[in-house]
Amino acid sequence: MTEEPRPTLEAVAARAGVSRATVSRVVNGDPGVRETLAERVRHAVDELGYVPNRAARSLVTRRHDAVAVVIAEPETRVFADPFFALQLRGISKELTARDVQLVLLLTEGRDDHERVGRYLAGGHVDGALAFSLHLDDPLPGIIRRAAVPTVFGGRPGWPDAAADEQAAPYVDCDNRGGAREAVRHLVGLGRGRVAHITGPLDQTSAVDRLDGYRDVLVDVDPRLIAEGDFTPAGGERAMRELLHRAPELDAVFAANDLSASGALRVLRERGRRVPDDVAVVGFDDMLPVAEQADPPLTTVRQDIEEMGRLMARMLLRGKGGEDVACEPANVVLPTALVRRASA
Amino acid sequence: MTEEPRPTLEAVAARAGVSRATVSRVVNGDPGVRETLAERVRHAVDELGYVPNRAARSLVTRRHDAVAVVIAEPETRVFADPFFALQLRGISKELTARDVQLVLLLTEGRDDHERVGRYLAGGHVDGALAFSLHLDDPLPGIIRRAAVPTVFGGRPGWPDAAADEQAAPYVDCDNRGGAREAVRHLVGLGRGRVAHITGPLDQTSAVDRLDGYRDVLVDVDPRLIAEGDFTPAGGERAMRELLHRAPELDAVFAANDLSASGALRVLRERGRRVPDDVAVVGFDDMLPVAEQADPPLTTVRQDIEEMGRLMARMLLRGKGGEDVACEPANVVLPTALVRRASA
DNA sequence: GTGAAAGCGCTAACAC
DNA sequence: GTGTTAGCGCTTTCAC
Repeated sequence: MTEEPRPTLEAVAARAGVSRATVSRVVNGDPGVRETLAERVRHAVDELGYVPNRAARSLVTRRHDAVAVVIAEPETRVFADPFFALQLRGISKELTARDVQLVLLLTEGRDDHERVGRYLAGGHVDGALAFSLHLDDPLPGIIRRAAVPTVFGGRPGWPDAAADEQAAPYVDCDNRGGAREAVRHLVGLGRGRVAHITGPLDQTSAVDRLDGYRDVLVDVDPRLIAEGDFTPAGGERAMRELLHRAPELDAVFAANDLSASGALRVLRERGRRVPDDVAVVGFDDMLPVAEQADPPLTTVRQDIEEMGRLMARMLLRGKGGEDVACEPANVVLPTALVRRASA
Repeated sequence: MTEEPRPTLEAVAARAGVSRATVSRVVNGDPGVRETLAERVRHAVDELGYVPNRAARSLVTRRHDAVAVVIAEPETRVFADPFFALQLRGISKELTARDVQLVLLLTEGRDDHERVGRYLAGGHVDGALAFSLHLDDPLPGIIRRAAVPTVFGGRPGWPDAAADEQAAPYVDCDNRGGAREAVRHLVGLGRGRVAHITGPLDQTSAVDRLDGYRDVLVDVDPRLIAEGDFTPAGGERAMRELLHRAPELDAVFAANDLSASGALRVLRERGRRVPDDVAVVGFDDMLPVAEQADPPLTTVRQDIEEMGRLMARMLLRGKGGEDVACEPANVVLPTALVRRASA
């Protein structure tokens, strides 16, 4: 579990016939080194296969070039969802480009929260990216108390999150606006009884999408709203319920593609033609789900990977150079309606 | 991106009226400290909220208490799959229990491989856990060259992986044995024309499952084998092909649950009753897929999370104490047939 | 049992 | 421009 003696700055310096300081400058891209020398140093670095010791560097710079990604996992579902995978990928790309390490913190249960808090407060990373899933999640609070720079993925559930952006900004997509667009599209198709299958209402994304639906359909018949949970099974359940309570419905806006796919299944089973009898719109544009659906799903697209990338970029604002210096501020990414066959 | 001045060993020592060395001993659980002193030190630690500086510690111990998890991502599919999520969770649990950090390395394309190689060779982590997906994946080779202790998830594709366990053992499930059990089950049901939908045959798991199928059905009619890709869409495609080439088939063993679900859809569409006309068995026992399937899927269960845990445990063998010292050796976890309605 | 002291490999003042 | 030097916070001999 320990390694071979690896070459140090000292060794490179000796090899190149310069001082350690010079090597350090070259390695760190300090421009104030004569080109001929720099060349010699780079040569020595290559020959020896020198790689800087991050621990030693951290010790003096007090930076770590590492950020923690915190994923609370109240349910298994969370992770089976391609959502996190995509966001992680975006984050990873951005961090990699800046040579920053990704330390993954998965939590499970209460004690874990404390552990994460300790780790973050311990100052082992330069910042944290966290996903706040549930309105009552204690993690955001713990993270804030750890006083480590943080960017949240998705609007956190506490009351004044929007006003709090200095402390901990978030990146989200325009859930509410996207939902509005979806519902308007259905209304524009001439549908008069547009139902909604919500997500789990302890998550801000689900709440925001419901709000968007209500923005367009003020005073909507409550029988047209059924609670789902972002899963196909939940979508099926909700669809059955809707069909039972409001058999005359002619459109459904599902809070995500997964529940839409469940709804489609039930509609097919009940012999309702889509989109002729019932038009269906989803949310997410999860390709494998939306495109494979039968019929292919009209849905609200959000760029999940981009959200991840943006989170990382915001956290590292000021690092990596070319960023314009800017105040921390929440970012809400636009959504776009993607028309396919279902509506 | 830098932190407040955090208390050091020195501060704790002053507070407790002892030397730094003593504090260090207490913090690291060295038994050779008088209990009264130790108590005083622990007190000071709590009061000051002292957390050891990992960088400083690494610098002298030459350990990092961190391991890299390398996930090559040739296709998006890979990650959308709950498989990795589960394995990651197992790994995370085990590492957390030993206070070892998880550094996530996602790769994308050729240049990334080199980057990962450099990182691993750079000696920033105590070891690596890697998933070898494809037979021709260059990553395993790169990782081995980096000379960092490694455990693979899934049998790597190189020819003599089994013999190579000293260098880099792997953890896998008994793909071949599980496949045999599945096929024997179908045969035991009296099915005489058992087809197989394979996974992508550049992955060892898919190859091994196909081999297991062939172990039971030696000299099987080649028209009964169709290549899938572990996705529902691939399963549909393969099922259609099979139905076309061998309409008389009365059973299907699909290489995973996802393709089985695609196959089920096609069978339903074609009016073949399951299991009456065609019995279906999957592989993985991915609960949300297998249980929700219609009819619920008989399948071969593997404990994915346990595989992850085991990988971590093997890598850290010797650390954390209570493990029996043992030679590195490949581990093949057993599988179990789970009977549901589809066969 | 406990403390003093010597670094681990690196960066950042500060001289030259 | 380049080298010299003083630590960063910790563990670990080695005396006591």
